[in-house]
Amino acid sequence: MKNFETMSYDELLKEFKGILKANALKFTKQRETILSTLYNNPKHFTSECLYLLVKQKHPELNIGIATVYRTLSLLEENGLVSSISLGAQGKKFEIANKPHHDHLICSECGKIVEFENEQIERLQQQIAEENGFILTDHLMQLYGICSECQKKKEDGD
Amino acid sequence: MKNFETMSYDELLKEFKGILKANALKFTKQRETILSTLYNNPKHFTSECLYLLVKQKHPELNIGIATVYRTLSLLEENGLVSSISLGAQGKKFEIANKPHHDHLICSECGKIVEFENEQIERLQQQIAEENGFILTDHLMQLYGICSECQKKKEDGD
DNA sequence: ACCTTTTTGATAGTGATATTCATATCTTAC
DNA sequence: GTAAGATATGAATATCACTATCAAAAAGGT
Ligand SMILES: [Mn+2]
Ligand SMILES: [Mn+2]
Ligand SMILES: [Zn+2]
Ligand SMILES: [Zn+2]
Repeated sequence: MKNFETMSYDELLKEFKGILKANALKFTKQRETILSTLYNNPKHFTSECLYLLVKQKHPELNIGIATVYRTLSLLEENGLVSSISLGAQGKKFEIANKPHHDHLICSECGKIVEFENEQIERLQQQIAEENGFILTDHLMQLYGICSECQKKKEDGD
Repeated sequence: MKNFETMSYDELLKEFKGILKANALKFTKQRETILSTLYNNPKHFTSECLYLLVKQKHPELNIGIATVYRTLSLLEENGLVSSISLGAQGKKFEIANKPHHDHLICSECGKIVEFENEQIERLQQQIAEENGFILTDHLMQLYGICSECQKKKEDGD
């Protein structure tokens, strides 16, 4: 799998076009708009949320929700976006042009903080090996109360 | 939250009855059967899978799938069962009478291996603190290929 | 520009889970 | 033990996020 860390938008776009060509797929306004929207708003998007934003900023496209789902799947399959599953709160997508990281999530307000920890990654690898597994992926989400929500709670009491 | 580690079934049942009473809820055959089925088959159950098992072993109850969902939610809310979300493969439940652990999952055959790692737990706590969060929970799942599926793949090639 | 293929948006369909509601069952007070 | 008042139940229906279908539109190789 290619590494898209710190890629500029032009590089990302070129990469995307290459993937499309390699798979006999077509480069469309909808696909490009979704990629650029993800790039220019580097936050964690719900499918629905991304759909609404594209619809609002590019009404002339008259984009359909199905296309958003399709394009997100396509981008994820090819490693250009990654997703995190938040159980009840649904699935969120982000562009994959930054180093691997995991997420710290506030259960009160939904705020998401990204972090990376070399040491944990090594331990995960080690655990897999000890159990005879070849590690291919992992999911790590920490849940808690962010400092702002802690304050709010104190004030409320 | 109470700690249900290594509780016997009688203790667990007593705990459950206490929770029900405290919330003005009733002790029913369906609820008891679901708890005991989880206790006596300490594996990771899909809602559907648990429903089928109870239906088969206790046909006289004529249990409905809705009751299984309702009871699992009730048990989870009160910490007597815990669940893991496996994205596409759905949600699995297990009884919470053993120490905290995380899961190593084979992407090929769905096998689940449980593990615990003190060191990672400490690092998670530390990461939360560094970001001003009070850590309340975490989710860690490692995905890979188990040794059997590795062998199968070799033979297949 | 033409022709073929892929993509699209609207719509309908899906599967897991939630809700509704009339009936059954449980709990408490006698 | 029974009656009264409560909650729980199963069957049916609804919901929600997502996927499949399909006719029309757009892409892109020539
Ligand atoms: Mn992120
Ligand atoms: Mn487990
Ligand atoms: Zn918060
Ligand atoms: Zn396997």
